[in-house]
Amino acid sequence: MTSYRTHKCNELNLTHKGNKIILSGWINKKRDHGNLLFLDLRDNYGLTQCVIDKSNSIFKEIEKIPLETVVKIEGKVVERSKETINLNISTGEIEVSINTFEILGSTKELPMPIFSDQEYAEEIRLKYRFLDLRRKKIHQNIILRSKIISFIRSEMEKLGFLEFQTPILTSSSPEGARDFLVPSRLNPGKFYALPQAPQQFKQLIMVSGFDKYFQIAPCFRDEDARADRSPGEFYQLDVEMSFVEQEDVFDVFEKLFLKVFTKFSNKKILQNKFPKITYSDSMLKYGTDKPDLRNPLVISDLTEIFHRGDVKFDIFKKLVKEGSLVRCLITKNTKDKPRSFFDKIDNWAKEQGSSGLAYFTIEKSDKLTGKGPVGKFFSEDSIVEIMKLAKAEVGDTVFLSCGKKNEIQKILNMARVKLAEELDLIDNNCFSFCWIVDYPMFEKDEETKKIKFSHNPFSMPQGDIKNLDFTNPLSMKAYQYDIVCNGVELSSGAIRNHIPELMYKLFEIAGYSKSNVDEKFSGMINALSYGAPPHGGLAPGIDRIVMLLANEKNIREVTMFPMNQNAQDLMMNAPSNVSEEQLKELNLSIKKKN
RNA sequence: GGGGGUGUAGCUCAGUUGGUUAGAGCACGUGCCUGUCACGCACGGGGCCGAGGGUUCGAGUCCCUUCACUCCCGCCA
Repeated sequence: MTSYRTHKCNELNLTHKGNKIILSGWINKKRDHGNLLFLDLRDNYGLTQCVIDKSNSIFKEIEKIPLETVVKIEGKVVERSKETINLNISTGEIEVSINTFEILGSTKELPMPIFSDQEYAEEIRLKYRFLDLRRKKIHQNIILRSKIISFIRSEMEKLGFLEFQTPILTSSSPEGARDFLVPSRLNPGKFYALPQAPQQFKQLIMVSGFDKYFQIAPCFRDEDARADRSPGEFYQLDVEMSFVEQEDVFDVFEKLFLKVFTKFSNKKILQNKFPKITYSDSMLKYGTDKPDLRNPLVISDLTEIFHRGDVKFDIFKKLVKEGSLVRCLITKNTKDKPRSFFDKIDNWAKEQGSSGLAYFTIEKSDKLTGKGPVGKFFSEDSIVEIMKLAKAEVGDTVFLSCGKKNEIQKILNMARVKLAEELDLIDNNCFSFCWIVDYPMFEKDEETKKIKFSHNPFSMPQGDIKNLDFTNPLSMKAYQYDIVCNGVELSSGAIRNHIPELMYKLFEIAGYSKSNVDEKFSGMINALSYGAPPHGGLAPGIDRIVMLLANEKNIREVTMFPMNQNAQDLMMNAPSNVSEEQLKELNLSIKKKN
């Protein structure tokens, strides 16, 4: 109890009948009957209906107060008559008969209504975020976020993990995303970088002997935004453990995710033990390394079919001869779909920048035939073979894409999602997790043709560490893994390479000399030379976990003060110009742009 | 860096093949109304039709340029 309130706006019920009380909050809604006024008062906790009529001398005055004004109300708790009970709110059995009121905070005309479920332009929402956050749905999302983080923190502590903070001003590293740089005043011409993740620090914590670490860690990456990716900054549940193998890490996180997702959602979790899919399988079957396993559609490779003499699909055959692949998606029992359905998919594929999707439906009268624009190119024998390879049946439709591996993976990944949406195949009432494992250690940069780390340079390669074969680096796999839920990449992680000689060797393959490594990763490489334990970890994105649990499609809906797509904070006006003095102090000058 | 969508009253939106004075709901203002909970009724104020240029007798509508917001590709070890 304070001088502002004796109760909160969700608290009053019949047990308070007759009590004199004080409430403070925002005027959510008024219903003015002329001689009788209902006023819904709102605070963080709930709503209370207050009522006043013309017999009170302040009636005319209170009638005029605009919505969203902050007021203090003194009055008496009154039982509502049976017909006027409102079961939608916790205080619906009573109302407060207003005695006096005081305006605590007045309001200008609102740029956006608070009491409404309408959607609003992003620009207004972000500029007036403090108003947007008063709205019920997003207010609840932010509270949910707080509860989830708090729950995770206590679960991690129960599991014996210690929470540590790591530096925000650190050094730029050559791998990974674009860094945010911070000029150093005391070291003119030099820059700090904001951490893309506390990757090196958490490994150093392991070398320091702390055994189990976690942190709700801010991460900064200067890359372009997406619906599920905030520009600039986001939070990870950063975790690292000593003396563990991949399965030990999986064990901890499967338990944690099951607990978190059961506690904060009613949706069904499809697997208690998350399936493991190798990276190469995932790229073949789903065209992506973050497959949505709620989607039953699977990609199959049909390239071999186009070497057959009894297949007359000459355009594809020519491309296959030149090294292209053909892969397909099968939709079950779509023989009766109208022509417009198939045209729509084909047009959509063309809009995505592909050459479209060829398709035919498998039919059977006295023999098997392909119905549709390209059906006539396939003999009965070849259709039998396709049915075998793609697990297709009579009545199913085969959608074909031909091209370079990267291209068809991309388009079939998108087509898989598009077809599932069109056919309504995805059950939105469940969560489907999986691990993606066995990432390649290296990959070839298509532009520079050079070999680079495909994921994380600190990952441990698979195989007999003492006798690793470095002659074919592109075939090396790493103990590197991702966890995916409903097609959202929640995190990546790895068992780390804690052996300095091996680290130098791997960096050499990626084009870094020993002295280069010593300079760029000095903290890490030096530490590994003084008795480093085997260790590994994971770092799930907090924002994305909350997004899934709040059933939101955009990360701004679970972020309190997000930036817009151009990485601007419209409310605080960031980024902004700075004074000449500030620049001078930092030894910086701004190049004029013409 | 590239592609798509959107931009009309404070907010959400409608606005026909180019044709009089650009509309509705909510919000705001005035009046009526004592049981509403999306209260109701009547009246009213409020518009550089994102900005600039062009075509035309005439542009919210057609063309060009540009800006803002957003979604996607690239990028994100």
